[in-house]
Amino acid sequence: MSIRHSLLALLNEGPRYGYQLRSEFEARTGATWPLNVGQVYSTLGRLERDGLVEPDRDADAAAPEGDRQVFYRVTEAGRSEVTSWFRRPVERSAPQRDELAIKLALAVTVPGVDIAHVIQTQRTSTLRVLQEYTRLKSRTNPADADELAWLLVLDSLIFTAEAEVRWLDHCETRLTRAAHDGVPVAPATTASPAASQPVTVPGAGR
Amino acid sequence: MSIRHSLLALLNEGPRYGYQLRSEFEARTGATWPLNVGQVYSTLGRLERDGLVEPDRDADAAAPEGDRQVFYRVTEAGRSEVTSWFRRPVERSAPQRDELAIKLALAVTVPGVDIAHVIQTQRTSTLRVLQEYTRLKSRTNPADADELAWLLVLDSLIFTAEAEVRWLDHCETRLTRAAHDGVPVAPATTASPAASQPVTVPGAGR
DNA sequence: CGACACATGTAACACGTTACATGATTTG
DNA sequence: CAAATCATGTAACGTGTTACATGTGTCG
Repeated sequence: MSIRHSLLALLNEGPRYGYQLRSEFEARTGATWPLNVGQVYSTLGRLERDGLVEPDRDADAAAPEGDRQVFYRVTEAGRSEVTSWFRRPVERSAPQRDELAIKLALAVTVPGVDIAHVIQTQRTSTLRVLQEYTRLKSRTNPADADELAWLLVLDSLIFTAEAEVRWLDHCETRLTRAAHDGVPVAPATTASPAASQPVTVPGAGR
Repeated sequence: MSIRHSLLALLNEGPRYGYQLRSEFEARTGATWPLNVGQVYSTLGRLERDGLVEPDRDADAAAPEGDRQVFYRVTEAGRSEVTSWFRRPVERSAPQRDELAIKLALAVTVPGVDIAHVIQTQRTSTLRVLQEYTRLKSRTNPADADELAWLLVLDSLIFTAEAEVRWLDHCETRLTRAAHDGVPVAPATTASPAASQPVTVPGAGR
């Protein structure tokens, strides 16, 4: 859904063609989220289908001689959609599924998983990308508008990664404490029982 | 991709049927990420297609009389996939697209957007869900294994939301500084120029 | 009896991802 | 000339989301 809105926002600035949209998107978000050109075209198709953009023949004609470009412009409906997108906050009350959180949640309840190891591996990996982001950050120039955008995106990635590391530390200490208190967290490698209580899962009705 | 692995991990504990998998998934991740039952069945179908799980007639038979349940169990391939999933870190070097980061990146480069307002609206919204998470957290019981998992998930959401708020503050100050230094950030409401330089976007080749 | 939880499934659709096909233009 | 870049598009596939159809068991 974010690509759709991104393209719409870019088109809101003025007529653009597919390839150009990809360039502009990447100029603003850096190398972080490479955007496949093919997807730009299919997204444009969907936007046109939904009446948010339309081909712009005037712009096509205004382009130099051997023009192969197909320009698009936003419609009224498209313009209002962009406005409303910027006005409304990104909904975090039904957040994106976070694979790491899910993984840990399962790791602590499924037997036979070495949680400490999972946490440690993840932390190493996350710290590595964090380092990479810091390296990239030192090469940006905040005086340029596009670069400023890219810098903010980088900061976002950094803040997120740092929070992840902090959370991993937090999990570690909380699990240690729980183990100390004798909470049955992933009871070693018990040859899986369960298998024979089909009826209803206790604690399911929530 | 995370649902697929979650179901596989749950099945690794012992034979389960569709409806049960949904209950167990939600018992561990709380009300955060409700899982549509339909999706469990289609995911199970895909897992079976890929040879990671198979129907378990023994378990079906072991169930009480009027059994309508269809049990599945992991295959060898499935078991090794679970193991490898827990062993390898969640890849953050090509992170999920973050709608908020993209939105801000575009907001600072597209003219006519009130960035300060976007930031403020988002912060209010994020702070609200943060409050809700804190409220939920006070109702969990870390002595129960499932509840412990749910608690960790909640903490993850909280850490992420806090990082988001911090990032928003950070953006605010950085943008203020940039504006002070005269970087052309979203030049008010200039009646969109651009429109007529089709050739190549400057600063695109990265 | 009626409502509700349990249980399984299908169909349609959305978005995203990759690979492929096809050409024109630029540049070493 | 060859290779890279620009430019447009299509086809196939994957996951995820919702809505719908269908039926059983239980409980007030």
